[in-house]
Amino acid sequence: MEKTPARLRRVPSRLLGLAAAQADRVVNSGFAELDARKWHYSALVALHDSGPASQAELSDRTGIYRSDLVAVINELAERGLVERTPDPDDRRRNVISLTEAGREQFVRLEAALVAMHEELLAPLTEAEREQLIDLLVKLVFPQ
Amino acid sequence: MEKTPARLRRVPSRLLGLAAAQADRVVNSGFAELDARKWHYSALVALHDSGPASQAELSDRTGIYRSDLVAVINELAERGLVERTPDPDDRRRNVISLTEAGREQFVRLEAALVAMHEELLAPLTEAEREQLIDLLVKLVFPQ
DNA sequence: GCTATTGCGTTAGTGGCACTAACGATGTAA
DNA sequence: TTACATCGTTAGTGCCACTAACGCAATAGC
Repeated sequence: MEKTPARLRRVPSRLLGLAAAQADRVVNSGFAELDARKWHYSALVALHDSGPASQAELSDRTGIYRSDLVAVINELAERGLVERTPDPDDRRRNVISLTEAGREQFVRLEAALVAMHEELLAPLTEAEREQLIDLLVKLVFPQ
Repeated sequence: MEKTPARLRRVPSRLLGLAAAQADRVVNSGFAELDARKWHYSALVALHDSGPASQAELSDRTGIYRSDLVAVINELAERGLVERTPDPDDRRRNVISLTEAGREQFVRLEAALVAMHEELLAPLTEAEREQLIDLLVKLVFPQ
């Protein structure tokens, strides 16, 4: 990409794709060291900050599709980080709740993520990082 | 994603992923109407702005992997937008060059892309768009 | 001139992510 | 009770970034 035409270098959609790929590389490899991936983190955050939930509600909280969430919960349950128990009040539902191990893993992932962002955002100053986040929030969650 | 925990909403790597997905949706569907996809655009820009090139050099200019470029050139050639001719000076190489139809398609894609970005970046002011682009450039092409 | 290395285009395949379709089972409303 | 909606689940699609390995052609070192 050395000789990339100048025109191409400032195409916003392309920049977003490249930046996201870069972020994915950092985050995937960082989480992999902790036997996790980013969806695990999303689910653990949602459970930690808003308490136990059905899979449907967890999907709503995290933006992970119901269909993909099945595998995520499977993986988290295998590792003993969450528990999947049938909801007695509604037999269609599972209640997903954090275990103690899950809470510990959450703390580890949170710390790892801070380090990863330090690496990812290294070219930006603190003020620029805030700016970028604000702009992205505006873009992704408009209004 | 209504009840997404506040903590999750400002994770930079996540925001970049969401923004890129949003951009991909807009750009894929927009280019699809012109029987193209974003890689076609990248290749056409590179050929238009820097002239004919081998596939290897085109890969370098666009950031598209050599292996993926094969299909892109196939698709462009099928549509009569580029020509793939053996390089007489180096029989390992193909020289890829724009056809007249390719130049016309490039103009169409360029115009379509402007409209797509208008849609994608609608929540941002002109100044904010410039800011975002500058920050992403800094992030993606540091130094 | 021969050989080893490097570069070329190509094929095949991987894994993550976003997303759709359809299913059986269970709940809720008309 | 019949119709409809929701739940978790399975399967599958398409794009993207990336890797591995191939045969062939060119080049560099001896």
